[in-house]
Amino acid sequence: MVRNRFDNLDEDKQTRLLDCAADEFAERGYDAASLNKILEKAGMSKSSLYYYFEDKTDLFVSLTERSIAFLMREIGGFDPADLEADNFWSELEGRVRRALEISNRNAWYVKLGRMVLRLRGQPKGQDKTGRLYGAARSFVETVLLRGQELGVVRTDLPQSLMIDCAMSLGEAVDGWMLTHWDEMEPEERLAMVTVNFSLFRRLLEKTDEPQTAADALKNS
Amino acid sequence: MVRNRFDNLDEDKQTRLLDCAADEFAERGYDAASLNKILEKAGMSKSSLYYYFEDKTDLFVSLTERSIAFLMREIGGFDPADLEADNFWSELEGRVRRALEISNRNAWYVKLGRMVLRLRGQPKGQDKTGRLYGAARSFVETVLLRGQELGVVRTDLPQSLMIDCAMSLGEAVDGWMLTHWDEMEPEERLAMVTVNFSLFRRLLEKTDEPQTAADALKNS
DNA sequence: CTATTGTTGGACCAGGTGGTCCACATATCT
DNA sequence: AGATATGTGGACCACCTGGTCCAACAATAG
Repeated sequence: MVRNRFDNLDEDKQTRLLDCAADEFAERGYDAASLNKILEKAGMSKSSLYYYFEDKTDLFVSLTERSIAFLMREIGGFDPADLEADNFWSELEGRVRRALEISNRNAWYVKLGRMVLRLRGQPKGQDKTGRLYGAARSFVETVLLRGQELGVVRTDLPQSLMIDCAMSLGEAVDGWMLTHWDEMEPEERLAMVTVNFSLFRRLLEKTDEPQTAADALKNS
Repeated sequence: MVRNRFDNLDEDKQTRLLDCAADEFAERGYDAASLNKILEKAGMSKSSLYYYFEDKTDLFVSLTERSIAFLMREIGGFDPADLEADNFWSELEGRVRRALEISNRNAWYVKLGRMVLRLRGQPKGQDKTGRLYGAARSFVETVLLRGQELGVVRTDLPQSLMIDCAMSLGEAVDGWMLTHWDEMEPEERLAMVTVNFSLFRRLLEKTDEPQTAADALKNS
């Protein structure tokens, strides 16, 4: 983002642009998203866009960073190190629940998730989006590592596979929520958080079963 | 595919084209895949491609249909109705294992999975690819419905969500296998089938727990 | 009122996309 | 040999992409 030019723009125009961009990015993914379509929807001309942002990547990254910052502020921060064995899952679910409460007026938090999660699979190691996805990924990793430390997250899978699966599941759940968003009442959405969370738990929670076959292939 | 022209082409050229196309489609997804790159890699000119296929979609669909046909022939067919409660998971795993054994010389079976699975999320309701993805999806649905009939697959989720999650997990697992393909020995790959399969089982298997909260939202 | 700065519309660009066309080459058949 | 189908190289097309540029407009400072 170029300086703080964008901050000085009318708040209406700001949110209009950002909303349209979020829609497009969430729906089509970073690569396939079209700047021209965003501009058209937002009623802004290209020269303006490039007056406020350096390029497509900058728009995308600024958008996500703003969203995350806003979310974190509303949620009240989050440090995986604070999680303990007996509250690991419930704390996590609580955060997600609060995040969803915030975005109940508008689906943008879910869109945010979709935008970021979709970066996996985009082949280009596009510098900045790559780093953003890497950050999201290592955040997930940190949480899961903490869970393993506490003995509540399974340790029998290759780490990278477990993370891939977690994020992929996240993308699926996120996409489902987004496509069914308008069919649901706010309280239904909240109920779905519980449902969705149980899926993650099933996938990632440590069980008492042997799992010997899997243990042989822990690394890489 | 235009007539049977393509069948009359040198087998070498056939497989070269198909291989390159599979690589490109698996790596970048249908939309992002570039015909020009495929042509370049395969050393074929565009007019030839369009002599054998109607368009990009036709190439893609023909490729997947051929692959599926070949796979089914090698595997010896597969009818979900034959599955029974006591062999549901083991039969399924057996099929996957055999499929992987076939593709151990070359990753194309895994690539095939990736190609199809990746169609989810491609926004265009592109006629033919849409139908192909729809077919894959309803195949998954059929299997899962059979599992529910037998009481071994959970029934507490919205059907569409469960399918989304299953396919998404499939994509993740598939992608992981593909990126780690060369680091593994054939027998390691087979071992990973077991690991991966346990993931699906965890996610989809019916358990004895109550799950009341989830049951309230079964539909849509 | 002028000069400087901030802001925008829109023409324009190179490069890539899927797709078309046609002239030429190569086989096949009579 | 000639005529006829089968196949291919490559120029070309319209379209769309992210991105540049500049002239004109608005606002503010001196």
